[in-house]
Amino acid sequence: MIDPRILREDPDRVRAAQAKRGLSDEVVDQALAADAERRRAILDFEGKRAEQKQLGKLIPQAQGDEKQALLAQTKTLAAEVKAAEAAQTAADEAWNAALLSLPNLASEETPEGGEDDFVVLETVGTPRDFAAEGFEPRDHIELGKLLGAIDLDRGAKVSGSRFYFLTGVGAQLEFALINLAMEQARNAGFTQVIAPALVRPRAMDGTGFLGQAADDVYKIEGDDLYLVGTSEVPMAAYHSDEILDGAALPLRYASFSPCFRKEAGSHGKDTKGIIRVHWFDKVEMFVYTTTEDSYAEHQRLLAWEKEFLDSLELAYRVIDVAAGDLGLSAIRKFDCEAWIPTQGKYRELTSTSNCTEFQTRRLDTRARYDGQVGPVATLNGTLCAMTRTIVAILETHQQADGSVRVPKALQPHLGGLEVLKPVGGLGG
RNA sequence: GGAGGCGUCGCCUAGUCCGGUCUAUGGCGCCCGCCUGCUAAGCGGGUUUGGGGCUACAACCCCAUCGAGGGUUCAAAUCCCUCCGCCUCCGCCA
Repeated sequence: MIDPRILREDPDRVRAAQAKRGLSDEVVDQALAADAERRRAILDFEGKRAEQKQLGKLIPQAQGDEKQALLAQTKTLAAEVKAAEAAQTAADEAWNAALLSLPNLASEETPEGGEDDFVVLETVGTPRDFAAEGFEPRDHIELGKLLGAIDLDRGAKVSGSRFYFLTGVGAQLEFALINLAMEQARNAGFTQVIAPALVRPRAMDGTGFLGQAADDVYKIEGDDLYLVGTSEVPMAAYHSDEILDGAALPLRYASFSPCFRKEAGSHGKDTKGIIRVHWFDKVEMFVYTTTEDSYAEHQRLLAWEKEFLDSLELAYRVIDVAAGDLGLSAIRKFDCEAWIPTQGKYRELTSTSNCTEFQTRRLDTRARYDGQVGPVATLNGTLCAMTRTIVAILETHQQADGSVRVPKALQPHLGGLEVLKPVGGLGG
């Protein structure tokens, strides 16, 4: 939810923001009308309610006819109060609905336009030239099979399409990545968290995922619970209904959780392998800080993401995502896209968003600054999404014989293993 | 899953049976002031959050807020219903 004051005092700014995302500004006028009606209704209700309270105080002392008269009077007033309250509630709901439907106001620096209008900020490392090395790179599906690391057939058998088993070195690789990511996070001062992957509607809605992204969310039948698509969801709701100590900010969390995505609307895209799956595990950075500090913190999150990719010796680029592709909550988003050799493309591995006060206003998280209660900003950033990172590592560091070189930083977490070697037989 | 208990303005707590003088008691902590070489003690005052009015986004006034939401009533912390959370015991389980 955006700051209601901006909507009231500078509606043109909101109209411009809607345009930048390619959305209608109709809702702005609806919101302003609802606000005017809401204030009128509040005035009406509160006036009547105050009168009712005054009269009510006289009743216990009154006697006989006087008392009967008062009772009759307050009885009609009570009905009016009830009606006025209903009107106020309705106006309030209209105002809230309008406010909740507005996405966050994209940053001035965010490029205008849709999915293809991103700006490349930086390219790091050089994609390997397999032609020059004299061999055709294998894709991660083939490598996963050779190494006994990824079992897609059995994933499909047991759970359906877009599922997999990580086996042997594949499973070890995930544990190693988790440990490496958590180690980096801990050294940077993050608090490590293992978060619940099932949440109530409040958490899902508060983070903006029941809006335009609702189709992508799994709902548990028979219970009022959702499977999270990222631990951003439980971590944003972690401090809901709390007033934090402003002096303790920033609060930095590195949260591990499985992530579940229906991938509705992506039929036909990335149908093979583990690039796009219904479930994967992820270590996510999540930060609570002040709005003023959020812009600098966003850069820090990006820097930590790059540090992690650097440690895996991957080639990647950083893009500034365009306004139309931001999602409800973010004002700005940077994606780090790693080079995937067999696709000849950069693919998103990590993503960091500055959500400013959008989520905390919905989830009622604030902080006390020198005695004053004020807003808090949230940011999130991927430290390591297991499946895509495994794809990038296998494809990038593969060797002609089908083995895969282990990046230095990862070796201590794999018991010193320097090369993943093809296994015979069992893989199937 | 079954049975029972509980949820009060940072923390603890009075009030809930028998609805109205509860503008919610007291203590601790915290803040301001007084006093005192300093500190401590003592004394006085203040201390939930959200919204509205008026405005300088001050002061002030008003409304809501006793886990949440409904209901009964002229009137609800107090009575009724639903939900949420916590605790104890039993069952089951990792």
